[in-house]
Amino acid sequence: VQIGEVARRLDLSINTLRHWHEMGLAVPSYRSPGGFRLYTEVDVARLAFIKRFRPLGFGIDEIRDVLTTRDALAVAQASSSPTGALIARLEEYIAVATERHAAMRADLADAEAFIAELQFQLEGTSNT
Amino acid sequence: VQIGEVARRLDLSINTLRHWHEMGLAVPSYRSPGGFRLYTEVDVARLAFIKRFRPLGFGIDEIRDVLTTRDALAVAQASSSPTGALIARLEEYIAVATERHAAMRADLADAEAFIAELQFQLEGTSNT
DNA sequence: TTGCTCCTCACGTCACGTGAGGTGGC
DNA sequence: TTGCTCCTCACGTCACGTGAGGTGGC
Repeated sequence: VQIGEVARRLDLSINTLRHWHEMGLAVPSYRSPGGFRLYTEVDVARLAFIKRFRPLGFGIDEIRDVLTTRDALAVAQASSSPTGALIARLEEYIAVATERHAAMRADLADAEAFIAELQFQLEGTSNT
Repeated sequence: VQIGEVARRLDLSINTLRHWHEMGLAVPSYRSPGGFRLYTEVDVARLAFIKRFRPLGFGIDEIRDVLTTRDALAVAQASSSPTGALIARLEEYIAVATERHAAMRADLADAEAFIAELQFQLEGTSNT
């Protein structure tokens, strides 16, 4: 599927998808003979994953590392290789993500209070 | 009060305060003879206001406009000038802020689901 | 005099956005 | 052939961050 449709489905800009490609964060599996980026459904799932990770304030390099770690873990499990280090790393990311999540909740509450405050100021207002 | 203490109290970086000054978003009321920025408590209150507005995704120019509008409204009320246009403008901002707030809630929920998912993947894991 | 705080350039960074000029593919 | 989609540079932008080199003020 072409970049435009992916962008529409995931509500991301085409430029964002191209940027993620350049950064090696989400590389489309194929190219058409004419050079068009072609994404598989697996690629799209990866993009959806990234899209949900983003609001937590992670940088592109970090997200790529999370995905790489997760994939390496799957491979290690399949080949019965040691997974301890990989798991520890993912747990680290989960801990950080949980922290950021808490910070987001705080910001959200602040914003809510803020909006209420602004509205209150308006209500105490007499029009001319 | 000096920039460093303000930064500590509001948990903002000194660079951020300087940047907001340069952009005309939050100008300290005084300078020491030596050129140090000196903020009054009113200045600090303004900064706190801005800090809460930020997470809603407003740009510096927009925030400045909100503050300018709010101040103009106060002046207009004091002098019994027409306030209709100013109120409409603030209501516009409140509406946008409410939208962004809803978007934040959605992102937060997504992030929450995302963390749970990652954790679930880890639990289904056997160590070596 | 020491030490900590603050100052102003000036350039860097991160995640894209925005044309410019050109081609793919039904 | 028309039209819509996509391509690659290359430069712009937004909100700061990061030194470099120097001074304020108790």
